[in-house]
Amino acid sequence: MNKESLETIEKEVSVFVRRIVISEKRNSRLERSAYILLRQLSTHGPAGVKTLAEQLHLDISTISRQAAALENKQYVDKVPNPHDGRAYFYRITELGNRELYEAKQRRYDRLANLLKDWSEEERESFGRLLEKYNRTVSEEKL
Amino acid sequence: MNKESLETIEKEVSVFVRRIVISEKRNSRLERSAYILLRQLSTHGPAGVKTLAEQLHLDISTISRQAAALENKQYVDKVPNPHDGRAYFYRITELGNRELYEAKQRRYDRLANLLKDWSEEERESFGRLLEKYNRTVSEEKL
DNA sequence: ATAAATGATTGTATCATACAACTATTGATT
DNA sequence: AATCAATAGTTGTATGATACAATCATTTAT
Repeated sequence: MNKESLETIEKEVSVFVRRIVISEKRNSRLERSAYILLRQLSTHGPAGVKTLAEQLHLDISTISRQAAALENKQYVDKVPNPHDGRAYFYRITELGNRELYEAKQRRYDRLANLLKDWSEEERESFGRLLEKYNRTVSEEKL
Repeated sequence: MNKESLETIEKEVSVFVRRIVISEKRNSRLERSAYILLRQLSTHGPAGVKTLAEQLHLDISTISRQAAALENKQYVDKVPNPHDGRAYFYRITELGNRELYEAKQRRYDRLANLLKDWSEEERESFGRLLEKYNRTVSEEKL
């Protein structure tokens, strides 16, 4: 395996992640953690704290707090689980969906602007390779 | 511009960043912020708080604290600026360089493992597209 | 010489996260 | 049915990351 590619990737990934995180912070009304959680609920449907913690590789206390914050903002509803008196599902609300949608649009706009000089082939490759990386990580033992 | 690519990229970037951040947290003896700062000093040479803050798009108080923490660990030296009684340069130490090197190796190893089933072309493409993205962001007004 | 600007540090506050402790409910065992 | 063990979630506590504001000493401008 060509060590040079690895070094390039590592180096560029470091910069890339940094840039994304900074960009999200600056351009979002929705906090990073909120976006991630709302997105998860929107994509995968209602879920409890434990499940969400597993899906997002976070501690349940973290999810509990994040979900409570979102509930306060009425971005999610906390619905009792009819089969288990201890448990709840968090479900994204209409308002939550709206916030998520707007956050996404802002992200698309920014991406569109940044990638406007890329060829369609490059954009597609980028998406595909990112997807491939993410799939690889998903399949590994975390 | 094809909206679908944008959506794919946005989605995959979200997952990607999350995965990288989690992975770094789990596999590093060096904290994320420490790695970034050490890397910057290693690559660009000694610099003061203000310069580092600009380079890393962070507040000077943040850099001041991070640098002080690294100084405590003896990963960096704090050298008075001979031309300005207010200012200092932070310079990476031999120990700092060693820690950075080891952190990098760990990252290379992890990457090598994750990308072992990729073609060399894919790896190269990935690095190139990431680099291209980073360059685009660098050239934009942040 | 005085005032303004600047480099860095520190105070304070917010956000993100994890480990530990606790409570109420459920599941397993007797 | 009763008791014990496991579990879902919340809360306490602590650490790390970050930014805005305040402060101090030094440099620069007037």
